[in-house]
Amino acid sequence: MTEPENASSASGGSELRYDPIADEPRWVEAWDASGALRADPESRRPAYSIAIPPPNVTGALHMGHALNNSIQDVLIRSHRMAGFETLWICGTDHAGIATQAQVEKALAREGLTRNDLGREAFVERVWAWRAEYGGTIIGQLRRLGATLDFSRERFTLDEGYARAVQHTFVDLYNKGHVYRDNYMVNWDPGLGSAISDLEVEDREVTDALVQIAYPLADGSGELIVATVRPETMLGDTAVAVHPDDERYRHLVGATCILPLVGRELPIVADAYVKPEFGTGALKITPAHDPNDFELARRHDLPAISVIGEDGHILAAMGERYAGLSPEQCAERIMADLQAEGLLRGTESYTHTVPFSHRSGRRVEPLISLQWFCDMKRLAEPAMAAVADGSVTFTPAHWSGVYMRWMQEIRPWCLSRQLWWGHQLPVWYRGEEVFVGLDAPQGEGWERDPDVLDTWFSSGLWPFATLGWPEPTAELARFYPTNVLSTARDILFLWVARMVMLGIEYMGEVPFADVYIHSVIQATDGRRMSKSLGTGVDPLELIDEHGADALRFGLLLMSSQQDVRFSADKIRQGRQLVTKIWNATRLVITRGGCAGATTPPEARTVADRWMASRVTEAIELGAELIARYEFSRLADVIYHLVFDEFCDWYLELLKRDEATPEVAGDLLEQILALVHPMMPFVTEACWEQLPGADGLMLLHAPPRPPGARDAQAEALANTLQQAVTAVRAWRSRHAMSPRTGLTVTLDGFALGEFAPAFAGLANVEIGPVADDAQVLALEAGQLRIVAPAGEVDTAAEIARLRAELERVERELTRAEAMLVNERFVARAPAALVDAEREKVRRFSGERDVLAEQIGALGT
RNA sequence: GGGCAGUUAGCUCAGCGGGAGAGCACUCGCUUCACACGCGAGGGGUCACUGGUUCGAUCCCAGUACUGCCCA
Repeated sequence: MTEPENASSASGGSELRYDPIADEPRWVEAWDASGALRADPESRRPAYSIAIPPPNVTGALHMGHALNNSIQDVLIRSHRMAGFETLWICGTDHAGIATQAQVEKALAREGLTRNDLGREAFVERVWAWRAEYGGTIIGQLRRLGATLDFSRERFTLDEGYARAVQHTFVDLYNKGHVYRDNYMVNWDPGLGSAISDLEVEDREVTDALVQIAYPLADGSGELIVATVRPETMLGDTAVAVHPDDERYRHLVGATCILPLVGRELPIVADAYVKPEFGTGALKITPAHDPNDFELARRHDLPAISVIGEDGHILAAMGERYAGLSPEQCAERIMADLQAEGLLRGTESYTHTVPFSHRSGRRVEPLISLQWFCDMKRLAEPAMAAVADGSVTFTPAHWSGVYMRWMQEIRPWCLSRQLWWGHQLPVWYRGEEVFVGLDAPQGEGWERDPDVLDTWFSSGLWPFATLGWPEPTAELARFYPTNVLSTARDILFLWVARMVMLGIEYMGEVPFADVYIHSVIQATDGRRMSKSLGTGVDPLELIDEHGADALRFGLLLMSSQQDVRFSADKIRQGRQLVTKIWNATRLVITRGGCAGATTPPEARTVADRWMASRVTEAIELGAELIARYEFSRLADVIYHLVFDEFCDWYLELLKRDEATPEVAGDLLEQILALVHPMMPFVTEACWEQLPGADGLMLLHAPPRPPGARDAQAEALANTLQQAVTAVRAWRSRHAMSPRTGLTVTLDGFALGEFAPAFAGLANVEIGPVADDAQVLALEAGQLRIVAPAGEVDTAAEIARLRAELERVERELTRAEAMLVNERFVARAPAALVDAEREKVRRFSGERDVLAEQIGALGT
């Protein structure tokens, strides 16, 4: 373990502000060099582990990463300090589509396509790209202060990891979950690949709904169908009507003729058809519509493909249409129908249409031979794990979202027509199919060119990163992980699949807790968007305010729901950094030091009060971390530092009402409490404090510096009331804080705080004449005498009248409650008593106020 | 179309059955020997709307309106 040698001048003790830009990098180095980030599976301490949601290797740090990794770092640091053997699993995801697209874009600038290079050269090119740029985001996480175990960085295409992926695929195949089938997939014509349901987004589109006449085969008339995709009629294999539809009942079982093609189509009855849509007669194109596909399976209808994987009309459709784009084909078909007199009308129709989340192109549903995984059986135990509490969600309502999706789970299309990724461990020879870890023996086998959906490999992340399927020490020690922290948008893509695969292969859920954090939206309330320019770059915020300020601000603004980005909160973090820095300077100047033990009798009431407050904050802080309430943790810390430690305790220390050794100890505990959230400035302060030993990173958890002390807290409350009352009085009279006053305290139990009161309020305590002004407070009365001419009687009367009004309002309210017999009879007795007490107190205050107003008015 | 969140001070958000909170912004005062990224004192809200439950509703229930998200 090493400690940085000298504080840079930027953070030297005499500076008024901490300089994060100059100082933060050396702490990143120091933490790394300490060796504490590297988890030791042999240690005897209890384990605490988190698997980072692996960022895309192509990615750059965005606001979601910044928040999520701040959260995880708070958890990891607090558990590390508390004596756990912590492992924060580090790594990146190969992100098949995103990465391949990035490299293809670079190739395009050279006028090349991936096909020009060929598969092998292209994949080499991607690896080269990864070697050059793949470390970017990990470096950015370091800047954030994330104490990942960088020594165990994994990549989802690493050799060992790839072996785990292949192993899983082969095993699922052998168990019968993975199969190959001709099935309707979401074809992305931009990408030239199938994509999963989860990569599709529906958008509203206005299309023309055209009505086309299909002549009945017996010549007795025609059936009019409505469609937004006339080009797919070439692949129609039936017309369907609703079984209860009186208009068409007599036609069920008859046939009609497909215009332009001449094929005879059966007319079938199916409850899927909505009688009120269009004409109530639906053309059925099983090869290009998921609903038609299902209907065709029910009625045993053939499927005829019209559009190919290149997005164009297939040659089999005949010369007139082959090779056209769907749009061109639709136009030509409309013209041809017009020529034959079969068009029966057109209307505008708005409906939702699938688009590819990846390429932005309209998804072409088509039938394709792909590899699928049947999820039903894997989902059963994954649902049970949530139902029996083995996995819990925070906030809790996400478990409902998870359950609903699991209940309606559908087969997962695993194959992607890409080159970058885990190539399927599948070989074909004629009709033969071989699935195995190694290529089959014999001649003539050809490997399936497709790769696996990236999320298939990500699903193994919590255990494949630990060396699975080898029985490693890491796996034994750190699986299952303790918590997964993530945004909600990958709940299905990733979280659900990790649970399923974790149970399947490890026999245990991959994490006990799932914490779903806020999405930080742009200030317009929508998702931050690069194209709209509403994104905010967390790295720029680090440059401007420092990583501590960013971390604190993000945690403070986070919530149980989505929140809008607030630059103010980052600034608040910055101010807290400065405050802690300056508080440390003061404590040092006053002789405070770390590790000092002060005998209890040497402690002043101020010491006991502040120790009590710090103890409460430490206890509350631990609870809040356990409950994942980071926003409240930030709030508690902010108020402890500003409103209690600095505004009152340090002011008392300056007046020798507190003990320097105690101040040093209290500061040490506060730094330890704050460290997980603001690691940099706490290290820098800790380093300055005389007696400090080692890194704050390795410090013990904050130790409650004293017992809760109700008496000291009550005294401090009285002190604050009295001081605030005098300050407010001065302010009302437009009097300088320096103007001396003489004050008599009646009924105030200030105890040892009496001299502190005189100092903080800048008054002399002494006897005053009968005509002094009187301030009635909860804790007692203050009688004040000011130098002649300084008193603003009118202002004081105005204030007293307002106060009187308020007290009378409260009094009326309390009295009204007590007059209500049902309240007295049914409300808890303690509450009724409290109202009686209020009546007593408020009437007393009212009388005093009335008397004061009378006295001033004369 | 179904579901889930949300609507509280000018802004961003906490709170959640018994006297409305924070930060920022705003007003006034302060070069107080740690800090002007500071200190002190203030102003500001029919807690979306309509009903219901209750002795009592910002909080629970139902409905309405609007906003966002998810799934079809």
